[in-house]
Amino acid sequence: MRPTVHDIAAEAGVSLATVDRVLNNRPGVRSVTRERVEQAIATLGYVRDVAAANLAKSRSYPLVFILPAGENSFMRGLEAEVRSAMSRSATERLDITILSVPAFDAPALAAALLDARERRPAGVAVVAVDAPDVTEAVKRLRDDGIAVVTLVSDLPGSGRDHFAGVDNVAAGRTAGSLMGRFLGGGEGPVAVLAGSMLVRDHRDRLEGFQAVMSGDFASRRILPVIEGQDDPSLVETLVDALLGQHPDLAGIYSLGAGNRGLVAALEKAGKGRAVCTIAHELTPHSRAGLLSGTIDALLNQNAGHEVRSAIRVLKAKADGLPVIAAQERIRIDIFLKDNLPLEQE
Amino acid sequence: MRPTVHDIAAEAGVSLATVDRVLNNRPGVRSVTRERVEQAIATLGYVRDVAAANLAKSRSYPLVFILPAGENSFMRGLEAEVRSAMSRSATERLDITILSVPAFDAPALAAALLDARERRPAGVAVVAVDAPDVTEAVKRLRDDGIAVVTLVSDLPGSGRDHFAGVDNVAAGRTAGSLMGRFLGGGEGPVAVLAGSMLVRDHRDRLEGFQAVMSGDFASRRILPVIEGQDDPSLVETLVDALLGQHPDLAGIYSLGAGNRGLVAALEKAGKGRAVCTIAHELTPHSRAGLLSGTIDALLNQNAGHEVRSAIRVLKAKADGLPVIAAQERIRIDIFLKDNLPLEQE
DNA sequence: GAATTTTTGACGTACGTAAATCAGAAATCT
DNA sequence: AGATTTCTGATTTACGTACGTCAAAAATTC
Repeated sequence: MRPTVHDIAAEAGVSLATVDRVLNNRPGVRSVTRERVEQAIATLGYVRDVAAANLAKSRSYPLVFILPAGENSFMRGLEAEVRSAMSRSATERLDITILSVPAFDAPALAAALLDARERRPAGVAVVAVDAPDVTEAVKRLRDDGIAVVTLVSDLPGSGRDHFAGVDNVAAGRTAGSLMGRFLGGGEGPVAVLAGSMLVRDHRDRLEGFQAVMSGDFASRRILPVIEGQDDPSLVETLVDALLGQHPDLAGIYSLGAGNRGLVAALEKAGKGRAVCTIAHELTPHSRAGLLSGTIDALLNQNAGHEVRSAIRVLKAKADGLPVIAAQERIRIDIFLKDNLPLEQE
Repeated sequence: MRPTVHDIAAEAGVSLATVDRVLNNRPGVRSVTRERVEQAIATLGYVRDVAAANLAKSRSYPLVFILPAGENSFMRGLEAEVRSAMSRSATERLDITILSVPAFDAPALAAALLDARERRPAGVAVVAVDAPDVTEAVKRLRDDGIAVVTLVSDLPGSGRDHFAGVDNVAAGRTAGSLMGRFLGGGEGPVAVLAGSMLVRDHRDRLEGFQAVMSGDFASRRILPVIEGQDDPSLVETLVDALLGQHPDLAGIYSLGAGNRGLVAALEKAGKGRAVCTIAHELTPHSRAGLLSGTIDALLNQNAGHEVRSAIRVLKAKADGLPVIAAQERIRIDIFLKDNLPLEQE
């Protein structure tokens, strides 16, 4: 049987109250006594029963998630994951509020952060837009002792506690490697399609992609970046024009959202197979594109993992516990049509 | 405040005991009363507090893991994951025993299964070898009401409750797609290196690989399968011979273990870059091969996910609860040198 | 050595559920 | 109607920890 506080009390020859004081770092224990108790904990190999502890504490963690509004399938999937976490709030003692703000809108995001602050939560998770007033708002939250985790897109220099998302430079590099190898030795330029250079994740992906292309596949010409605002219809218009201008286009790297428009434009022009297309995020549209052969490879960040990691980190920070960085690292998934997970996941 | 059993009792106008009988499917409740209680549960939105329930039950799950012995890095990593789960046994109420058997040895495995049976565990997880006496042993475990999960390599037809591993046919297909695309239009044959055709996972990978190669890249010649018994030194000898026999070799698909020998042979022959190499499982050796450029792509199954999934399923089966299949699906990771996770993970 | 402060012990209640016991009520059978 | 079986209620104890109160003991200061 595993040892309990009672066993420690017996082993150390002290009372339960003293054991409790030591375990929870409460004052009023002489250092010699404290050491005796710690010795007993060590020899018995006592591990606190978290379930019982939480039950006794009946602690709860009020958290706020700030997510961009709009049709972006990835973001809606992210929201679904947050709601799924809310449904588990019973067992995990969470009390989650979701705030919705327009995408790429720094003032609105800053306002939402201050709104979140008013609610005095234990922590806030936010999909960041890289702007000074957002950075400032995050700092004010931290000054109030509220833990802040950036989600999907980071905000370095804001003093956020943690970033729950993938290494986007590495993602861009991976896209570059795949593009270069898939294209082989042929001719024709490669286009890059982003959402907006206002968000850090898109800038990082671009940086990684360009680094690999100019390093390992230097002969390949890269066209200037196109910004589609993650809007399917705008993306479609832009890609229509692109295909018209560059009939010899060899590849497209879509590092943002709005892939529905991209797939539509390519298929309309009959170029689904001819152009090597690498995109981000597994959504119903990008899945269809991959299965039809229009998209050749998909890089993905698992929204569920990110949300769960953000919650774990916020809870840990709220309790003043350390975060195991390695455990919270989010992987970059690569999907081809052959290793696509089934729909219902 | 979230509702408790007391609230339900009050709402339904019954006693705590009756609520408990309904919640735990115990007999002794008239169907009309049962319905009243269920109605109250629904209207109040009651969710059982698992922490408190487990605390009260002080239930524990004795499980047995049967793993192959030997130097195979992936299997050692798998064992490390099981041990890490054991260290969490405190909080998850697990009581895990590990049995070790020689690799690819069906009689030894069957004996180990019967040994496990003697221990009367709630469940057994086993890395299966596909042989009649193993199938038979699994059936006997099931007849005794012991849940059985196959791990990494499946055993269809044995009546096992679940398979915790990747879709190895899809993994083979993915390897085929990557191989075909990376090679482009050049000449030269492709070799396939397996561990043993006695295990299902290797057979499945081969099937998937051959299907894609003969379908999408039909002009490419595939050499007969080489069996290296997952043994680095044997693999090295075999690959030495292979490279001698086929100076124009374009690619190698290594679908088993022993990649240390493969990398050594390729680098010795100065063919690290020239031969497109796709292998399985991220280990210290395969990681080094990927970083040096000798291995071009790595397919991986996350041992930690598999072990945790196996445990979840065994617990659920032991409690007679349903398993959410989608949640237990293990993904096939693709790693290039650009998206390799850091060492410490 | 008396007064003061600090440390420790003893004890109780709470968290939400499980599970057992015993007694009484209701339904079913003969 | 009486006997039997089946349901239901009331109550208690337990799981392992948190946390508070109060009093006693020990250490420290003067």
